[in-house]
Amino acid sequence: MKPKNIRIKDIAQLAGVSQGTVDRVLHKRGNVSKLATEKVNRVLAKSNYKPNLIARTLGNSKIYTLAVLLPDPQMDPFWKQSYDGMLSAQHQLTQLSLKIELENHFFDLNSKESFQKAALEIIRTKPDGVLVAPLFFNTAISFLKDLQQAAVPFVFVNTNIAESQSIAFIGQDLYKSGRLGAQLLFQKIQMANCYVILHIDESLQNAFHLKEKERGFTDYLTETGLSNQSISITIDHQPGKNFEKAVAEIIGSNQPAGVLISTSKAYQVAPIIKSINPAIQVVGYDLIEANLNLLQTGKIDFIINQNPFRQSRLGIQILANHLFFKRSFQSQYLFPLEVITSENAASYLLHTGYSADLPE
Amino acid sequence: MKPKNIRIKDIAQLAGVSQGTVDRVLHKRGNVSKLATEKVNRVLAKSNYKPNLIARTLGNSKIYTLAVLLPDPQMDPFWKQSYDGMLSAQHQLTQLSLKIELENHFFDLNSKESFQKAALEIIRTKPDGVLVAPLFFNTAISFLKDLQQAAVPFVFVNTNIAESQSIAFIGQDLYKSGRLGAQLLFQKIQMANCYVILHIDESLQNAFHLKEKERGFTDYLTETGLSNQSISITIDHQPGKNFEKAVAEIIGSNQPAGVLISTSKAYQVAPIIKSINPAIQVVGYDLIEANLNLLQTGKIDFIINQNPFRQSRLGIQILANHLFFKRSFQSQYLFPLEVITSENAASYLLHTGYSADLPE
DNA sequence: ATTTTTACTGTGTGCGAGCACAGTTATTTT
DNA sequence: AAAATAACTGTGCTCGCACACAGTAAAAAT
Repeated sequence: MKPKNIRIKDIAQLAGVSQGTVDRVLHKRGNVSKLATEKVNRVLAKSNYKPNLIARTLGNSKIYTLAVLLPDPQMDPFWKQSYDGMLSAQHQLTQLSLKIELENHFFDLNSKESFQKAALEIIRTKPDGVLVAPLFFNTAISFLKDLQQAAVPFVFVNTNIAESQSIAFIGQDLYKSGRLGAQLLFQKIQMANCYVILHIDESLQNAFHLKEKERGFTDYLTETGLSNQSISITIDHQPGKNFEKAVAEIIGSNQPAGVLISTSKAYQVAPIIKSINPAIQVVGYDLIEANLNLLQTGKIDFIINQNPFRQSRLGIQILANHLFFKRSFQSQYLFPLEVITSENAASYLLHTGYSADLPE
Repeated sequence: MKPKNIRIKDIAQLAGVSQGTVDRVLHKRGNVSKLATEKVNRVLAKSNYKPNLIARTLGNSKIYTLAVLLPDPQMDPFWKQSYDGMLSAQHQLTQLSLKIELENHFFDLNSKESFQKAALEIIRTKPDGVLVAPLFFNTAISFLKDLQQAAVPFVFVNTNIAESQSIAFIGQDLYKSGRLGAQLLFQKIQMANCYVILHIDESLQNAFHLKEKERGFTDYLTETGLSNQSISITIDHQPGKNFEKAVAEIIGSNQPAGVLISTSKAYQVAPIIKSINPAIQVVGYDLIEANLNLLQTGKIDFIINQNPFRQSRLGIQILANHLFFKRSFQSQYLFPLEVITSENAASYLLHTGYSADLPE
């Protein structure tokens, strides 16, 4: 009647060996005779044994150190949210008496060198796991090779590097994100002359990000046939040049029906765009405060949210599961493309903090 | 150096009593002298003791029975998703060797009597906890009183009954949902003569739901001043009457710029509406397959998603936490108002299954 | 033939909390 | 004053797994 769980003890009994032997077989520790191995495996095969993960962690009071290779949260509110998600995961694990230590290795978003430096730092400290936003492809590659050599498990957030054996990637489908951006721009105005996708302060490191989003953006245009022109513009803050003026000129000269800003920096251009022509649709990324304010005042029409909080929380949780429970999961977690308007923004702000995703 | 966790053992030592005594104080089991109680409490006060939840559950191999009072998943795809969320929670708990049994008590959405009957059934079986969608206010009230009498903890999903001492409510802010619906309708067409909020097959049990959404809907209209008329229409499937024809007549005679369907039944009317005039905006609720198909073909413009899967999964998790870990949480979990378009729908479908929210 | 090595196997303890039960006082009853 | 009861306190076992260590048997070396 009772669906009693089968334990190592039971398997030992059924196989006619000791618990120690079963344990050795299960963990492939060797030093087991062929005969015994076979007996155990036979029982194992038809018993559907599932280790009790709770019991497993009880004895393990080890404090795992997880290195975090992330853009400096102080420098960018988006990455601040990301980091907060990690702290949230840590908090929850602590509640369960599972101790992890987060070892911060922050780098400068605009400096490949600082990424490199932080990465070397991590190799030196030999953490038990690494959560990394591998924004600089080339630099990341060799770092990841080192990690793999040292058998340190790592998880990607935000950016994937398919060539590496990460235990998981957590992020969004950028192509679809670009398509969604285009679709949202088309809500108010349908047929139009020209639409713009605007990249701000993005030199090379995010090249792949931008290209994917752009591809989605233009594909949507082409498929729907709603516009005959999409323009991709990159604009940077340059010393000696007036950024606002530069933006105004570009928008003024192109007169687009809508602008998709490919990063979280919509707040830097939305007021300028709307002051030129309030009818120009503006869609940006990420629910950071500056964007949120403009969303409420109508200077931004839609925000596509990545939920960095949940993404990186999940990242830590996956690593923790890997280490504490020796569980592994699907390797790709594509987050929903969240559409935020002035009317549902508040509901997303409430939402971030409350839950703890344990991957299954 | 090591942030070693403080254990019952340590407290016992510090207080100069045995572990048993500390345990009795912690659990208020009585049979402790005033002196000992005080000694323990003194140590407890400054030691910030947090029980090890993992160790706690290890010894407890009890299988908790959770009763589920829900509309029959077979009869409604929305509630199917809800039920799947519960199964997902159960699955995850099983992985951790925490056993719960879901005792299904399904009722007919349209029958107060079946709700009543299922509720009585639950009282009889005396479960360890109850997850309930209390759609019928009056009938629920007395049932909930009985539960409280029997000290059975219960959680609400979808609908809240603030008068009852549930350990949690999980749902959405309906007022804001109505506002959002109105906002989405206004994306394409701004100023317009008339907007309609349409209730299908909703007699009385959902009165509160509908009223709240309607209130949000009309408030948004008034505030923005974008329309001078919002019409609330209720339409039912009546034997002997042609439903499609009735819908067509109503839409045809009112010629609204947009229609918000207040339930998940948008699929029943969207094709009719669009065939009358494709320019009429249609916004519906819930990511069920029928709606999804119409979203892809442009017969529905936006869907507002409630994520019943995650809602009810969280509900089970809260109950499990309550029972296994004796943890309690905030009592209200308002879910984000998810905006779904044809371009981001797929990303939401991927998303449902992968994560396990453990409330904090 | 005895020792050493290798190959294997079983026992035992700890992890932290919960609870049953035995054990020890103090208080009341006879 | 002895016995009975009540009031309290401490010990010890359990949960399931992991790992250390002790122990045994067979094979190899001396």
